[in-house]
Amino acid sequence: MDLSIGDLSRRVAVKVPTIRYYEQIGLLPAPPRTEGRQRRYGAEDVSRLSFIRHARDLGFEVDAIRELLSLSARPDQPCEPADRIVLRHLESVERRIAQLTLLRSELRHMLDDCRHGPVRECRIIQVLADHDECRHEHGKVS
Amino acid sequence: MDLSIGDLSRRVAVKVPTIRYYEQIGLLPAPPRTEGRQRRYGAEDVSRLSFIRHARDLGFEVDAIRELLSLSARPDQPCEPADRIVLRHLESVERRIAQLTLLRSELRHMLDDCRHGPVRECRIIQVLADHDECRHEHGKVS
DNA sequence: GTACAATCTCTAGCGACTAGAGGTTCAAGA
DNA sequence: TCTTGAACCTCTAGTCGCTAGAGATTGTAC
Ligand SMILES: [Zn+2]
Ligand SMILES: [Zn+2]
Ligand SMILES: [Zn+2]
Ligand SMILES: [Zn+2]
Repeated sequence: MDLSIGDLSRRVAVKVPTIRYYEQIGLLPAPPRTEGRQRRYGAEDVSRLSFIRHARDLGFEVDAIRELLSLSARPDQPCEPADRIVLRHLESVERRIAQLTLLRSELRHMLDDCRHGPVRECRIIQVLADHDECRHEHGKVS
Repeated sequence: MDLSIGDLSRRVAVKVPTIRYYEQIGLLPAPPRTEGRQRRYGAEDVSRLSFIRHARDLGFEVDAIRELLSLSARPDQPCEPADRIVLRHLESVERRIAQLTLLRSELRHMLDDCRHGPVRECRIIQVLADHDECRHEHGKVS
């Protein structure tokens, strides 16, 4: 196993510049290089990058992934810190779903109420101009 | 009505630097200035900024808001373009909710399956290392 | 040996702000 | 009227997680 950055990229489905970026921010270790200073990767890099990619796909932030990686390197430690990271993430996903659900309802109402006449009579424009016309206390969609 | 940028900020609950930023990107018109080059705003600015703020709270992007603002300045035109903007936004909110719902389920499973032992046995770490352990084809959470 | 795809480094851009430095103006109280 | 200091000004840079390009070098297949 002696993969170029392009090989690694295809294997793990992470773009080449992203791999270099992960190295730059210290998420991936700097790999050995060829004579001509091209990067060469091994099996360990494949699994580490797969882990990172999967965690990113699941919405974890880079700092959280950093902690999860360093935890998985200490297999005898209790896993509780990892659980707490996931729980925190789950809670933020739940908050986000709640916000977006309110938002969806608000947008549906706007569309339902619109009579498709001139802008002057358009409920969408009216609601946008005045939050009091809203059904919900949708917060800011952060 | 002759409001300083701070007055406007308090009235509409938009931070002062954000107001200047909106002017810079052409979302708010450049207001008249005092002798000492401080900005002074009127009633029209209050409603325009309220509109912007409400649309941002509802998750519209700045470009969409630009279009919505220019539509609301033509009250005799048909409102259909506004409706299409809202529909597009609603659809993206719905996609996002669907993604996040899958994600939530996946995270809950991870937490449920964890036996709170050493990292070596932690389901969370195992699942992160291998997407085949996942219940769902959660896509990338963009 | 040569062509050319892939790699390299470096810088800048995305969206929608936010923070800070360093300087100027306005307005209220003495 | 003068003084103080909060609020204002402009400009630059930072946030997050990449992505895109320029321009130079290297690896590899024919
Ligand atoms: Zn309408
Ligand atoms: Zn509202
Ligand atoms: Zn665990
Ligand atoms: Zn998965």
